[in-house]
Amino acid sequence: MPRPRKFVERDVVSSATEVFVVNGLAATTLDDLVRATGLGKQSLYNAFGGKRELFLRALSEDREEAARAVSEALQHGDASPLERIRGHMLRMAIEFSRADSRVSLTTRALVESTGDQDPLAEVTRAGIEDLAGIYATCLGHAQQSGDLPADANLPSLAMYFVAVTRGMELLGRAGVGRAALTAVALDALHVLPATPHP
Amino acid sequence: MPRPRKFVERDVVSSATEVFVVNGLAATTLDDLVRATGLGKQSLYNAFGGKRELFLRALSEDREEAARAVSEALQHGDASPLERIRGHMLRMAIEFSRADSRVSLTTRALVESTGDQDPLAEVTRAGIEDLAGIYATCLGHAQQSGDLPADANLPSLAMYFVAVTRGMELLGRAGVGRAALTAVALDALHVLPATPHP
DNA sequence: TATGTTATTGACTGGCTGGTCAAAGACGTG
DNA sequence: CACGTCTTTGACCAGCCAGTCAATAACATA
Repeated sequence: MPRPRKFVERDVVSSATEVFVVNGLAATTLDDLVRATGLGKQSLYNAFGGKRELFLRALSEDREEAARAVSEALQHGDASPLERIRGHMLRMAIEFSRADSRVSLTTRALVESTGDQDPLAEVTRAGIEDLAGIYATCLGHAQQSGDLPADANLPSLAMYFVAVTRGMELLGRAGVGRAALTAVALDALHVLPATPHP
Repeated sequence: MPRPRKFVERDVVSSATEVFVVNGLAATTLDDLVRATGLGKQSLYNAFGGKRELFLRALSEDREEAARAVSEALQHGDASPLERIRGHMLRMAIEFSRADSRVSLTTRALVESTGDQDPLAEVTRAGIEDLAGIYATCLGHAQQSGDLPADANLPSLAMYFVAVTRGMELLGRAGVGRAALTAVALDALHVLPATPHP
């Protein structure tokens, strides 16, 4: 019976994400969002609740997608777990060194969050844990197949990779080029035992 | 002959820095700055030129001080160069895991900068280069004393440490605790040859 | 085709934004 | 003690901000 919506929520969030990724939360105006999404102000409010809420929504989807992407990269393919991590790090180096590279919404949220109980901070924390978990799983597989010593500290190593990728992201944004970032990634991989290379 | 200023520039910049570190550039209002510095709006304009310019000034000083601090940590003391890096990384882990830890102005500027020719981005880039240079110098000393292989890629390793510290900073802001961050630092140090430990 | 329900539209608002202006004030010099 | 210079002060402004409201439109059902 009710009047149906003209828009698809996912598309709106995705348009909003683009704006947020470029401008961040504080510097994005409601008008920017209206323009980017094509919706009227009121419709945005009805559907999402406000600028911050919409950002939160965008952040959640972004983090889910990021997790999915990393998970994909580390779990599939016929390479060994360690080789998959290696490949992933090298791909990240290329990705982050793209000239128009922007910082992820997660990193943005971290920086723009105010205080620890800020929902932004909480979602971000969860995102970090997620990522670390994915790395840990992959490293666990490496351990099972004997590529990683049995006494390796999985959670710590996993968090280490999260840290390195976050750092590479920032460096890429700072204009560090592809070669340099790739070298960083290769250095970072030295904490892992060398994998026999085909 | 002219009327003398009532304030000391350095103090004003330092007060402004505190505000910027907490709120970032976009979310800080001129009024915040007026309140924090005690100056009137017009005085701020006379002396610095505007919000963005003041931020830029704060950023420059912040980055100089950061460079000085790292430089201090990596060049002095009777420990070997590699041990100094080790100590520095562990101190960073503790620093970044403080509950009220905030992200540095440099990182903030990186995230809030718009485009590559933004002065914010340029200063930040210079800051990164500085830091990397300091690490490289220290690593060079390690190389000279034979603690690091002669074929080690100094610039790359240096940039690697910058990346890791940046990542640790973000993780600390995300609430990763002291123990976890210390473990990350120790993992990161595994790219260096083990130093004989007294 | 009438109705109930929700979506959309566009005008509106009060407060805040960064930034400016003109007048008054403070000082060292001559 | 008067003058020139720079600083300070506080009032001022136009534009923009997030968010609201009331009126209108679109649909599914009955």
